[in-house]
Amino acid sequence: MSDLLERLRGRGWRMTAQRRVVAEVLDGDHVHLTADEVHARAVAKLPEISRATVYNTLGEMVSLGEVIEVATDKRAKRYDPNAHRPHQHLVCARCGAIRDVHPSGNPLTDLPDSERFGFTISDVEVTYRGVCPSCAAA
Amino acid sequence: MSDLLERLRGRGWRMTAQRRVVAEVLDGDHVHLTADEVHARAVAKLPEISRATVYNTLGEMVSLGEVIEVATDKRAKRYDPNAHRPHQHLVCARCGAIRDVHPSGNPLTDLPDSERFGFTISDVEVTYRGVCPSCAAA
DNA sequence: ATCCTACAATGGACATTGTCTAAGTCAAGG
DNA sequence: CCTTGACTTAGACAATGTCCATTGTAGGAT
Repeated sequence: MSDLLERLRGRGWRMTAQRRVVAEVLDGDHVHLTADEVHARAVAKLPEISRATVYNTLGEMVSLGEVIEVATDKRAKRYDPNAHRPHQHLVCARCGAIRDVHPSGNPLTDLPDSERFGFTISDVEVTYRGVCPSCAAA
Repeated sequence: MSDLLERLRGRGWRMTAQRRVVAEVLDGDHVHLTADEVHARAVAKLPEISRATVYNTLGEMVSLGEVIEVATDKRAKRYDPNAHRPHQHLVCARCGAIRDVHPSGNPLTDLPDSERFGFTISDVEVTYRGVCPSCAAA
């Protein structure tokens, strides 16, 4: 299923081989790749694609709201195509494995008005950190 | 107010002019500087301090648990000396202003066992994003 | 079917952030 | 006040991201 591709096409996006490949790489619900990982996989399908194009395309997908930029990794941004359902992330502090998780309750409502300092809050990003079973066993 | 400095000294840290300056720059409860900002301010007090020393010193403070590394900014890591009281961050999407906030409830308990995938969770980082009053007015 | 044109892709330079190393310097105990 | 091991330094290097001038092309117009 190329949901992402379909949604992008539906928005009147000009479709090119490069954009198609990037969308294909990102397809799926539990993918959290860095820009360079996306580039590496894209090159496997379309050898002449340039790094700049991958960065541009990812940036555009984020602007369109079809892909989420996550900061679970303090080094590089990661791109998550699971934009249609709110979720948070659970990260292994040792190996970096990432899982999508769904906390009970809405974190947004946990912030009382007195703690909002007049901000108009639109979004919340939650990252749980711990050690995954594989790393704990090792 | 030089709590941070005192705590570090109490841990048997070898005290040097450079470490003192970095601690002074970080002093306070609502400071969220990037490594380069810390370096810039440190240079103002001690012109010959090197970038590597600032990075090393910040890293050591984080290891000692006296300073927290936060990923509110997707570009550079920020360093938060307010390590003694749990808190989260509220970030303006336009100007980047950062406030410490204290959500009601403990975000850790919001994650049901069924959503933990066997991970041993030790920490949670929450970043609220929105627009601050100044930026909303402009 | 072909042509136009605005938008997209390219690649390489540049910018930012962070890490490493070899050599020099210094805090603090003896 | 000497010694020593930890600390600092400068600068090279690495990783990630951005920019720009040039070239290519998707898709509507003819």
